[in-house]
Amino acid sequence: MPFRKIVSKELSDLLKSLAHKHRLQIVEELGVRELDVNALQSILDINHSNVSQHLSVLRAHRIVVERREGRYVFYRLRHPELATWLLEALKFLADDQSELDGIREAIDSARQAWSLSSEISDKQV
Amino acid sequence: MPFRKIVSKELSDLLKSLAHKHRLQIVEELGVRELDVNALQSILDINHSNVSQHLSVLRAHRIVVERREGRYVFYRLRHPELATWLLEALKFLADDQSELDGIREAIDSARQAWSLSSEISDKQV
DNA sequence: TTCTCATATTCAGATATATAGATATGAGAA
DNA sequence: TTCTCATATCTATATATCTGAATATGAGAA
Repeated sequence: MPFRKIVSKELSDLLKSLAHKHRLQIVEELGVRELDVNALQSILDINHSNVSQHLSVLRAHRIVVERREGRYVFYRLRHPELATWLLEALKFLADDQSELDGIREAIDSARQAWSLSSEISDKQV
Repeated sequence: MPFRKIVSKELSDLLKSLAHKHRLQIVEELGVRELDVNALQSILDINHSNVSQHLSVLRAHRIVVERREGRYVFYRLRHPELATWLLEALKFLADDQSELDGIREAIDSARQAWSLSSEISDKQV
């Protein structure tokens, strides 16, 4: 059954492109609203070219879509549900990890913040 | 809002541990039924120690749980829904990728095969 | 018990891949 | 042209991965 191997490969490529804290943050922020590179840089607080590199990865995997407006480039998720889908993974973290004291609270806060924002942005759209 | 950073980190660690074609295959197979290392090796068709190493990664992130029976070590998913959740990501691949000719069919086949097997194993459990 | 085989994990090394930062290039506006 | 925003390229460093050997761990036989 070679399709299992094909699919595992495709899926792992997708996950690889998401498996970086800054790229994940980009995806979550873009799940809330469209943003340009500058805005993303302020949010992530990292090197400008580094932001571009991460966006390039996400672009290559067609996770984000760009829209040029003058000299600004705005990004959004090709599939906005991706952000929601990713947050669902938090349930695979959020339990019986006594050693991770504050993590659970952080997770709850983040889940709330990001999904709340999502609802707001849905209204805006 | 530091919790966003914390969560991005935690989540990216989880994704990293899943973002490998063989580990993904392990997770999908374990989503269907409990298996020992030998069985996984035959399925993956890779080096024995390599299987152990991948399992070690999954164990470290508490994705799998082990159960020893004599000289055999059986593995299962700590959260069986993880396999289902991963398959949902296929929808982020399966569209308008004309350049990926056969991929879509493979995805459909794999989705069917794995979820069918899941149902069967559910009955067995 | 000791010996041997089978199962599984761990280690050490070589290779490959990913990442960050600096710099260079491109693209658009004034 | 110059200025700004964004991307691409290059280098170094760091991480991940694979192979093969060494090391457990347990079962069964002598």
